[in-house]
Amino acid sequence: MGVDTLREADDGPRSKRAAILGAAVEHFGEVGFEATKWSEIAKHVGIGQTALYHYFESKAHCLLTVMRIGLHNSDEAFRTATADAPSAHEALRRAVRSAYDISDLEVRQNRILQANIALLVSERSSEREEAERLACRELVATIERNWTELLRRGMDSGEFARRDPQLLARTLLGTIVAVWRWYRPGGETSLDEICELVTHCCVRIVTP
Amino acid sequence: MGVDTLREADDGPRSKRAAILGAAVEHFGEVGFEATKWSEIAKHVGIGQTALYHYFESKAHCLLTVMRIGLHNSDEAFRTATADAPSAHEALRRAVRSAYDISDLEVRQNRILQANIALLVSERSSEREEAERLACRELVATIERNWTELLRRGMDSGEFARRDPQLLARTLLGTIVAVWRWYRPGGETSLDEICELVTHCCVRIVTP
DNA sequence: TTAGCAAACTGAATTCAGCTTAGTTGTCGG
DNA sequence: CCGACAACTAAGCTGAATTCAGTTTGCTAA
Repeated sequence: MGVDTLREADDGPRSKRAAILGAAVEHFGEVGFEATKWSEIAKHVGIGQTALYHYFESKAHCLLTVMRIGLHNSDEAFRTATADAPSAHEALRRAVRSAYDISDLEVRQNRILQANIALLVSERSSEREEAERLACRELVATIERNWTELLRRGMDSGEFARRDPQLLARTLLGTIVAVWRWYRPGGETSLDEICELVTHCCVRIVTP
Repeated sequence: MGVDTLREADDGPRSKRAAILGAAVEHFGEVGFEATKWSEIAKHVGIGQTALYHYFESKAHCLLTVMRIGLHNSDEAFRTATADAPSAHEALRRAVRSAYDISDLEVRQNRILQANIALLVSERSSEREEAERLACRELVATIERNWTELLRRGMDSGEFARRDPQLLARTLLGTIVAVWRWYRPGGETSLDEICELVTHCCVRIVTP
């Protein structure tokens, strides 16, 4: 998965939008949103600082766009992975796998998402920022619903122990995404190891 | 637990340090670190903006101090709770309980901690900030060790299934603290409910 | 070929929150 | 009463984000 994953429908052939988003993922992911200078991203892409405002209303607008794309990918990955699982149990395993079967770029996106999730809480003053924020919230809600439904199906079929499905979904999701706070590609722990353990944890939690 | 919990050893009788920390917890916790104006905190405490610099080297120094105190409390709470547990199993239950048996002030502190944990990764240029950062890192490591040791003891006694104790500790901790990203006092879900579910999850995960 | 036009871009100026400086007030032990 | 030091302030500095007032580039249609 390269930077072209970040190209979206409505940008022309000369557009540097995708390149900006790529640089943003790199910088925001490595040094953090606040610590990266907006002008650094411009330099990295090879344009003047103010050209950024041709594509994004603000630095925060860019961040929210990165977050929205990341959330969208997660949602898609979940759907594809669980689409025709033979059982709720298998769907759960595939869902967890889909969360960790990702590129380094997506790892950074997830790290950015976790680090800045609080940004989604309160209203933004600018219109385009607010639009992205609401899109993000909608996607977060959708992802939570995906998991809630997966759990509910398992409970209805008797595969999973009965529990408040929404609260349980939040807890499992929390367990899965908490990893992005400390995981680094090339570090001591591999994603495979993590995936194996987290899968085990999720299965143990829901099994009656 | 009031603001006086934030009073530390070496501040005089007229000191507004604790008051500043209290206001900081409130503001950083409610609207976020970046979104709160440093001057707002001064106004809230009833001093001029520049008086803040008598107590803290910077806004970030204040944040790091808040984080350090929060981490210290968590560490203490864990130790007190698990001190003379009759079994690893019971220690685990008490440890989880201690994580959720906290005041609203501490809930905010935990939220702040989770939202700004990335701040602990990279070196700070100022000396006092760096000192607080290192203290925070040390406390994070200590807390992780506490949990790792708890798990290891349980594995050694045969109460818990054998697993990489450190990775498992991180995972359990992740599950426990992920809550602070969405929990709000007075919201739909109570801390008691959460505590009950998370305890259940942790127990299920470690049980052989 | 070229006029027109929109996307892409720029340098200079502005804003504003965090921070610095230089100096003032208040309290307390000796 | 006085020196010392904690507590504080007004005025000004700094730098990163943003706005402004344009300029360049490349495509399309006459």
